[in-house]
Amino acid sequence: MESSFAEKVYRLLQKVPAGKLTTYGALAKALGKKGAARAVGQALGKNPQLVRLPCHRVIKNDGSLGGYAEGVRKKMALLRKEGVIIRHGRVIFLEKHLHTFIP
DNA sequence: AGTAAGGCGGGCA
DNA sequence: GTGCCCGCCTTAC
Repeated sequence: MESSFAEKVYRLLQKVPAGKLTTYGALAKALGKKGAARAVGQALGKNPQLVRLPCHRVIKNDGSLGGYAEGVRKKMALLRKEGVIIRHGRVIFLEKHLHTFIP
């Protein structure tokens, strides 16, 4: 496939339903690049189609929200609306919300 | 072709 | 629990 790394990231991201979450590292790992977490963030940072890509469902591996093109504040609000519990800027029960990618 | 920057991750003080 | 450093990957100029 001539699809770039970013392209794959977008596809996986589209596969993540509302209420579910994933981490930069998890996405990278799902693509076969274990330590490409940063590359994933870079891809999402481009944010080609904010509406099509639920980038707000991607957070850090430690539970912090990470970043968001429209502002971390907005990101937190969206996640809360989807049923995600956030305390003090960190997502709790992250494992419960983590989405499993099944090829 | 080389360099720089970026929505991380993990380990250690 | 917080802060700092180093390491890894990709994209753009």
